[in-house]
Amino acid sequence: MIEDIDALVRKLERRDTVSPEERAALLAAAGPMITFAAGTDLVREGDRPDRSMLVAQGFTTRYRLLGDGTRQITAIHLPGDFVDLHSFLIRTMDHSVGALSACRVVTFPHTNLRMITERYPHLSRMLWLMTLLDSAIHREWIVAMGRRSALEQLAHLLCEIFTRLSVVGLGDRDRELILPINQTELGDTLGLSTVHVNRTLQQMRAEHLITWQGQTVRILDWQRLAGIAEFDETYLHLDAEAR
Amino acid sequence: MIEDIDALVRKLERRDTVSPEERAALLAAAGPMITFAAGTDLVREGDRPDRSMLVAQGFTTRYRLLGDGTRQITAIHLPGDFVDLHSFLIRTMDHSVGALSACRVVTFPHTNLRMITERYPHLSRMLWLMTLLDSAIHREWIVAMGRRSALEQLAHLLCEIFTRLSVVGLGDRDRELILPINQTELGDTLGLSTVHVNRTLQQMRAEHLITWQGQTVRILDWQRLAGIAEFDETYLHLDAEAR
DNA sequence: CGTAGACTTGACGGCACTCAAACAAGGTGG
DNA sequence: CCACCTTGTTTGAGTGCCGTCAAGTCTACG
Repeated sequence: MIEDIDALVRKLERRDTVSPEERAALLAAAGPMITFAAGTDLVREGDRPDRSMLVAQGFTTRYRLLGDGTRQITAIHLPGDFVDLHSFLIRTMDHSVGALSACRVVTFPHTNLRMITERYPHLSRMLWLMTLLDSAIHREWIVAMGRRSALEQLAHLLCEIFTRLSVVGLGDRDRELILPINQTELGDTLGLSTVHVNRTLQQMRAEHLITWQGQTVRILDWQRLAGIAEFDETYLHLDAEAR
Repeated sequence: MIEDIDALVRKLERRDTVSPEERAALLAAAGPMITFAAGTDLVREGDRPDRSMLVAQGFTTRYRLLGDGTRQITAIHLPGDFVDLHSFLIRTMDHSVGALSACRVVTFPHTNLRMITERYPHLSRMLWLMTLLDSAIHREWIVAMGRRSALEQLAHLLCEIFTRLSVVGLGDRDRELILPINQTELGDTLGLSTVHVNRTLQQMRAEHLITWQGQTVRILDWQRLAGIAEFDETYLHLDAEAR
């Protein structure tokens, strides 16, 4: 179990200090572990969960379905991310969460989270911070969707995911990563059509920015990719300081 | 001063119960009040504020400037909204906040906010909830930018702002409101060009959905506007329940 | 009455969408 | 072990929403 919250602890320690007591409190707050198959939903819009889920392994997305059947993905979550920590206070889910790959999650009953807010103010602030990071990423996506071209937007997403993976120790020195996300899902994330995602990927390959075969993505030229994306990791707030 | 946090209290009471002690604690946490002229910045990207600001009067936006000089607005804030509550934990601003109109804000020194998290767990959860609502709105904007047409997106924004104004007692029975936002700013919000915003507004007028002259906006046909936008206020979480 | 800011209009172009079909690859069952 | 199917990727043709550029109009205000 301790290793299941390891990614979260890494994520926290990148921003602040986690005391042994806090780590123990987190562990104590954890409930049963659950696994989900790729393509299944962890929670659905309209649900009122009584626990929040922390990704220990696998990739998940938050998404909304629209009346005409189209889908928009509003967030991608990696190990160390809570997918619905907000449901602790928001109560009713206003979107669904799906598994991009097979996943293992640790559940945190809301009663336990509530107890943390009653007894561990600093740990509570760190959990609050986790939702604030989600918010900062949302804003960055809004900027990308509103003002960046398809190429720039895709480049930005890749830079972001690679950086976030590195934070939890899943980044590769060769900048090669396993992304269990297909072109349709990529389109639903970027607000683009599958066809246009395909053409944009081909352009990135033609310019030797990346290779992408199956689920294996390799970033060939980080400098240029980050330049195209105007990627600035400030919004991920990677500095450890007392919160 | 009490009336300056009135909109916030209304916003909170729409979602939960605010005890007299909590209200007093909020008041006690408030620092000096500041006014800003239209067009000025309340905080800038890169700043490390030592206080958060609550809008008492006026309209503000959060925005980012890009390398090519374009701008993307990521949030619009009304009276009762904190514009940078997240700076309490995030520390470094990753975007700027500007005044759309003349504004009056109440400042909350971070040390006081920290004290609230140490002594008033329930009030802390409500403040956390305020940032979670921002997050939910961000997600809704992502959905709109990714999957809605200019007309639908604009309709959605109007429905959202009208609903949010109503929550803090600023909604008009005739669905008429004062929006101090011009077409350029609207474009920066929706990720559209000024020209296209203009044409979309004309379409809405031609279809008798709204009138918009100067800063006076009137929604003529709420049902149809909400229908076009697929507006569903669930994401604003307007139900009072214990959090 | 002149000027600045906001709004409006027209012409034109391009990025990205839709529709449709072909191609590739992995898994499955007979 | 190989048809067959499913899922994902790729390509082409045609279209359209929205952007850019440029100019003109309106309004408020000093």
